[in-house]
Amino acid sequence: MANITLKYLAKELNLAASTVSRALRDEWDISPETKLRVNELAKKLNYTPNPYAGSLRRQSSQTIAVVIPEIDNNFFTLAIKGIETVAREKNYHVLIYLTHEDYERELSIVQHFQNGRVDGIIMSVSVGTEDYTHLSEIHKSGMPIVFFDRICHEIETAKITTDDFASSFKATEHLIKTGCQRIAFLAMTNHLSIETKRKAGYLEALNKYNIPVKEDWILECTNDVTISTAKIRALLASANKPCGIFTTVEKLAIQTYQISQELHIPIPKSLQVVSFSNLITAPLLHPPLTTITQPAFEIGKQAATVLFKHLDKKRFAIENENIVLDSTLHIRHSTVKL
Amino acid sequence: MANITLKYLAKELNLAASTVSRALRDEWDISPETKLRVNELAKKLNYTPNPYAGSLRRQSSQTIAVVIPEIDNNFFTLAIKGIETVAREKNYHVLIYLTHEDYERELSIVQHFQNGRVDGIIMSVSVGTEDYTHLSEIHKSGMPIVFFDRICHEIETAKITTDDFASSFKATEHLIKTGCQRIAFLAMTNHLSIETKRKAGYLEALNKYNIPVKEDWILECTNDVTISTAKIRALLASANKPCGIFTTVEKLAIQTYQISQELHIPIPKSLQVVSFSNLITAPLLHPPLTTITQPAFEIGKQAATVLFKHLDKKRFAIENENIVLDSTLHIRHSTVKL
DNA sequence: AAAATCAATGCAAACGTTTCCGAAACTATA
DNA sequence: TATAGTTTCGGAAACGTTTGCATTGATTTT
Repeated sequence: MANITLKYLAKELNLAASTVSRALRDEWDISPETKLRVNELAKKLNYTPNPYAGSLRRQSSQTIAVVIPEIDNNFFTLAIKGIETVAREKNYHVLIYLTHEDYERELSIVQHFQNGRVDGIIMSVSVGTEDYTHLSEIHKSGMPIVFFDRICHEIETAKITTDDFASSFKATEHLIKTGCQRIAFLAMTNHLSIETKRKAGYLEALNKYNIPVKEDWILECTNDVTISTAKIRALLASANKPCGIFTTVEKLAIQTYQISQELHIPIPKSLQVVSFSNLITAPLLHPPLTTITQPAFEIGKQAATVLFKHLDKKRFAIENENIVLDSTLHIRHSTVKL
Repeated sequence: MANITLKYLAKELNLAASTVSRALRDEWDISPETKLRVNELAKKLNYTPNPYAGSLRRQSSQTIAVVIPEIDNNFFTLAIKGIETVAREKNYHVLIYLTHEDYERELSIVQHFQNGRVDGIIMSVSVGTEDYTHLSEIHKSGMPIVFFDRICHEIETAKITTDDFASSFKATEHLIKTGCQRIAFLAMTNHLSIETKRKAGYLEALNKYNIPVKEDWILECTNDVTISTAKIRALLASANKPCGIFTTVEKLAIQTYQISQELHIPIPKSLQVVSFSNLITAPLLHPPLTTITQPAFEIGKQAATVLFKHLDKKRFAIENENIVLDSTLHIRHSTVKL
């Protein structure tokens, strides 16, 4: 377990530990010859520095935390992939934490970051959190945070999102133009900023075409599958059901597919469906699902990039900026009748 | 950044650092009164110990590494979820590393574990690795490893797999029983033990029913999408094409769906498809895909559990055992003609 | 009453680095 | 030749814990 250390190298070479340390990090005040000697022995003995000793001394950990609500979801999964890509480039390590959309869990996770385990945080807040003080506190204490997708406006830092309002508008407008005016809106919660933006886009589209808003068709589903499926089932079984559904997360779209199968409601004939989603199988569904897909990988890359821009040069504070990337609307058969 | 430390607590309380440390960890030789005093101040000041100082002293990091080939894949994603669940219970942290199915990357990742950054490794080897010396070396050096799914037989440790042979046998037998005898087998590589087992199950089923093996129908696809789609396209466009396809990973199943759409080959009428997969949308595909689905979450949990059984009590060496969980065959319309 | 036991705490070293400061040994300058 | 300046290295402290051992005062034993 315990391996060969700097001290050992020093002893072998008849040098001081400090000299070896400097040689290894190629500092200027070490002669080329000893650098060579040191590096050769280090390579030969397969020396790798103890990360914790270094972290303790430097007060920096070379690791970042990614805090997300769930991981069995292509959006977050691709975001992680993007983050990991740039972290690896920078020789950083990435810790993963799952909140399971639960506030308590998020709280306890975030609070544990006060001790310097990570140099920075990339996160997407869970639907369960309505109070952001844990986030603002850790941020005030000097910990760099960047948010993506599920952002927290209250905190002055970088936030990576997509054009939620515009794409939601476009999606519901698309439904309207295909002849569907009775459109339901299914979201997970209404606390999250992205959810309110998406709803705003939806409402704006209805407004533009003078379609009255029907509050019964604006469903706030929870993370609990049984509850949300019950709500959806009730919606679709009602006498005066909508002819279009706009879903804010892919999970809900999948559920409406299942329920419409169960209730024998043909899509798109009797019900059109559009959803935010990063499903690779969207084109292969029955019928192919029209989606608003977010550039998840790019989002992750961006988030990591702005974080590292700060970590590389501490004097560059993270700006309070909104970086917004474009989603794209993929029109498929779930919204166009043949 | 730098926060309130143990020393500071000690000074505030007029105690020695050692006393505070012991009080915090509730050791027996500290009086209840001072324990109370210490804990109260600690809570009031929101003290959390510096993880790196502790790790350095204890020579243990409270973190494990998960090394997997890819993350945009429900199998691995659920496995991570399982691992994270038990890690969180144990107050451990989990680092994620992606090999992208690339040997060089895996090598460099694994080699960096020689310095004690993690207390243990849970991994699934990439298709690109045919040489296992980096793994056996790190293992010989005393680092606990447990493998899951893509295991490495050469190393004497715990390996979590599923009943690959049996379920592959069952799947191809299912194809045969539905009247399809001309069955192709698509895998990613033939180095991995699971791939050879799955192939063996396939072959055994053919053998049982006296179906001659056609080598042209045993495709070794790579991780490169363009190459594998080309191979599949060639297979399906050939004059004497198979009527059934058994796919070893879901990615290949998705590709055959895409190609069969492209070539207008109706599933299951002209081509039946079965695949290992953890797609949640498998039942919603067109047509619903019959899958062998592995208990990915459970696999992750198991892997973490046996690892922690060792980490909790170092004297319990990890046994050289094969833990095999059952996959289940979900028969759907991609293999049954209506 | 002296000795031995015990409970509660303090001291200091150690974990393996990094970094400030200064010490040689040389070289160039006056 | 004395001085200043370079180059190259070593000493030692520091990062924040944990832990073996010593210490103290109190309590019990003989």
